[in-house]
Amino acid sequence: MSRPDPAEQSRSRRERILDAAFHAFATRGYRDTAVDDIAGAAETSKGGIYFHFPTKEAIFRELMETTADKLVARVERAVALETEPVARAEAAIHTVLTTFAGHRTMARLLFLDTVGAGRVFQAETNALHARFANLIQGYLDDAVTAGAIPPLDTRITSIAWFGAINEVVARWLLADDAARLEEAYPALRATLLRSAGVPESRIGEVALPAAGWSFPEVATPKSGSGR
Amino acid sequence: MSRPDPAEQSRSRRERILDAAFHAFATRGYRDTAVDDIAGAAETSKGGIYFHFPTKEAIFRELMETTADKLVARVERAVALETEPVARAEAAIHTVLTTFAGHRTMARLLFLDTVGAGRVFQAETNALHARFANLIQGYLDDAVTAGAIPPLDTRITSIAWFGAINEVVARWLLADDAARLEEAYPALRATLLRSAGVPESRIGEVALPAAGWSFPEVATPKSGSGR
Amino acid sequence: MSRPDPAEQSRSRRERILDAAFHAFATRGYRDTAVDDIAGAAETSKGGIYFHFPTKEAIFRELMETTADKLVARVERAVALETEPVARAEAAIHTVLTTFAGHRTMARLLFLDTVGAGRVFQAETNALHARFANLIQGYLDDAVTAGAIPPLDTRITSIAWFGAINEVVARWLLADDAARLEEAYPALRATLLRSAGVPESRIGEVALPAAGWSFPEVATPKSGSGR
Amino acid sequence: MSRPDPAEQSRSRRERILDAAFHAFATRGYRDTAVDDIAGAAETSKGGIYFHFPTKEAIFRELMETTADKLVARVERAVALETEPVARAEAAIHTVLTTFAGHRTMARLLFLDTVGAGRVFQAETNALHARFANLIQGYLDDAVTAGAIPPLDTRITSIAWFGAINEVVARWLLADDAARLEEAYPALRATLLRSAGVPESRIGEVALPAAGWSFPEVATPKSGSGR
DNA sequence: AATGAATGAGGCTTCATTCAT
DNA sequence: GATGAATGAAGCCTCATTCAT
Repeated sequence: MSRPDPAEQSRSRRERILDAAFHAFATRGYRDTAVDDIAGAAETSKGGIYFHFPTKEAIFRELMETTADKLVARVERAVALETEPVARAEAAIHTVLTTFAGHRTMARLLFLDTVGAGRVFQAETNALHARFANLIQGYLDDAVTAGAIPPLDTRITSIAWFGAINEVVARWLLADDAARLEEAYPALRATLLRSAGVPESRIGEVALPAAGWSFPEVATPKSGSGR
Repeated sequence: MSRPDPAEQSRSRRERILDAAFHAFATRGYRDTAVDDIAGAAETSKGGIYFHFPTKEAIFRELMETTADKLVARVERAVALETEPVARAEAAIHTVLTTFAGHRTMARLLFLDTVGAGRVFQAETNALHARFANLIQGYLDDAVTAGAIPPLDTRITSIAWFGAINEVVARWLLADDAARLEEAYPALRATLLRSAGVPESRIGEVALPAAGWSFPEVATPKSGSGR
Repeated sequence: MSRPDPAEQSRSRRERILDAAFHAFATRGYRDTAVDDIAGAAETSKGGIYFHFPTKEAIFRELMETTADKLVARVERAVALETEPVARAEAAIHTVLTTFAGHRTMARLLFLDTVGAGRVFQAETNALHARFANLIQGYLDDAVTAGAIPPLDTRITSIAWFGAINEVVARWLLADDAARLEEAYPALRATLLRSAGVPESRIGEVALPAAGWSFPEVATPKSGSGR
Repeated sequence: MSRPDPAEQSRSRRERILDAAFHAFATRGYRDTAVDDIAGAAETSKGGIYFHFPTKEAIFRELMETTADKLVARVERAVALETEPVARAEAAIHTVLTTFAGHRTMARLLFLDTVGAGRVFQAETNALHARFANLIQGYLDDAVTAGAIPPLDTRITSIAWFGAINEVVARWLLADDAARLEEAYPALRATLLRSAGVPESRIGEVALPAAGWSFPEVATPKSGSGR
């Protein structure tokens, strides 16, 4: 701990709190995480937390938002690299799975605890899920327009996709043996593409994204670094 | 204070408590439901509850089990009426959706609050989801064996199915406008069947189950049995 | 502690809490009294208190009201024994002073801490003072009507009376030597009567209330008894 | 961030803090005023305050003293302009009322919150009230000596006077309609003079102080001086 | 069987004060 | 002189659980 940069110092404490909260929420859930737990994990005091955040709820909310932002941005970036509709859909699925594969806690926070947090966050949760479903629906609509898949109820289909991905991730999260999540990718991809009417011939192709796709570090709230 | 309603009287206190707890948990979530709330709704006292149940947790656990039992039984009954593999799968999907459509609270308890209850129930939740996924996987395996669908990773597919159904139900639960859940059935059915490789020709058929399928009353937690 | 009467038992706990709170508030003030203090003094637990009262504030409010009620009732009873206007006024003054003389804490609660409780109670405090001032004003108005005193601004005069009595009591409360409060009676009586224009001849009379006036026990919230 | 307003700059930080604290205490009361509130209003930081004052309590104490000093000085100045005993008493009453009429906050601080501050300040409060009562008692003693009023218990009478004035001011403070406080002067004056035995003939005279009496600006806590 | 009063651990938040920079 | 981040002791309140009656 050499002379710490003052600017870095103040930013880092806030991040450290977010980090600790993120981990705690993802591990124990919102209600079962005491502010004291967060303080302890962040090596601060309770008061220290309340200097940076007005409320326990505010921490959770911020975490939900930034985490979702990150995932959405990542998906959109990956999708933008593809032009063909089905390939774009594949990119989306792959990105989500790969991202979560590297960040169990991120996944857990986003997809397991949102409901568990209680009705306080029901609106937020709802919005979050809707956001992802809409993202998917957009891709499906594009694919329909492009004639890559037959016309179908893209709303229900997108909800089903989200649910399917969500559940695969959730079961991976809850299974302690936890085979690599990526191993589920080919089957999940095939299932989803088929469900949208993608012709079997197209599904048969080797589907892993072209090399060069890398998902190095996810840099969740400051995780990458210390701790 | 003479003998109250004999009908009420006859349903044992224990069931009244389960009833009240069921409704409360499904409405407010596990953590946000106080034992006092349950006592009030069951027209008992806190002490009365603790005479019948050792713990708040025990109530929730029993509720989860019997509720799941009911749904599984119902699905199995409906499936048994069909012989053709794809029709059996359809029956399963339809039963779940129809059952939930008539019982928002049941759905909510099973699919929204299990996680919300916190890590205490993580094992139960896991088991519950696994149970349903296995049910589905069985049908899919049968269908593969029968040659009705091509060979595929039935494990992942069944998880995906469960997730898809779950999410459709969840979003219906959280939406207050709540179009009739059954309206989602045709699109969800098509999505799922397609995802399992059911030929488009088969999907196109009018798919609603034959008349006679009725799910009159679900008679919420009618425990009485166990323990 | 022989077998305690169950009915008495339940009532007594509530009273014991009120008692303890009364004493604590009067001694340390509202803000400086912790609920734990009250619990300790009442030989209960914090939870026990919250079973009987929804809030710390509610305890204070109830105390203020019943205490004021008691004093007002006592004054009215004493006044009713007299018919002549000036004698009625004297009775009022005498009653207040005598009552407080026997119950420092009662006085302190009513007249010292009401403001101290903070703005939460400003309305209550205001109402309390107004209530007493109105009581006095009524007697003064009667006296004017009866021709016992000249016409005067009874509103300001009644406020002044209340303030004067209040201050005399307060200074007695705060003085640790605390000569007997009753000793201040003759001078205060003369001051107040004069201020209302009562003829000097009338004031000169021996002013102590007729024998028979007794203020045995004030039975503040259950004080008289134990503790 | 160049040199801010030079005028503001010149009033030392210390005074700005006292100013802000004065206003805050008078508005919200001692306990409900956070040091942060003061810092914010004084455009300083919490640390800045603790450079100038050792304690929140110290700020309040200093404020009480200087405020009282000002009022006493003002009264003494006004009284010195009169020679006739009763006129001096009138001057005192009038000064207090006029001063407060122009400075609700000053009044509130001195007369409403002192007790509210809790037992910490009980001694200070006591001393403050005693100081004013003694001031009054001095004038009354003079009047007795001069034969302007009959011999009487000047101690009790002075306490009563202070209480009466205090209450009139307090009720004016708490009433939001707040008729001009000065309107209460004639009635209060008559009440108090009568209470001291001033002959009715003297009271009847037009009593408003001669022109020239002006109390322009009270220039709230202009400490600067001691510490 | 049932009641309801009591318990006490624990939760979230506030805030006067300290201190490194 | 000043800043603002950090501390930690309280404070109020909730609630699952126990227990005498």
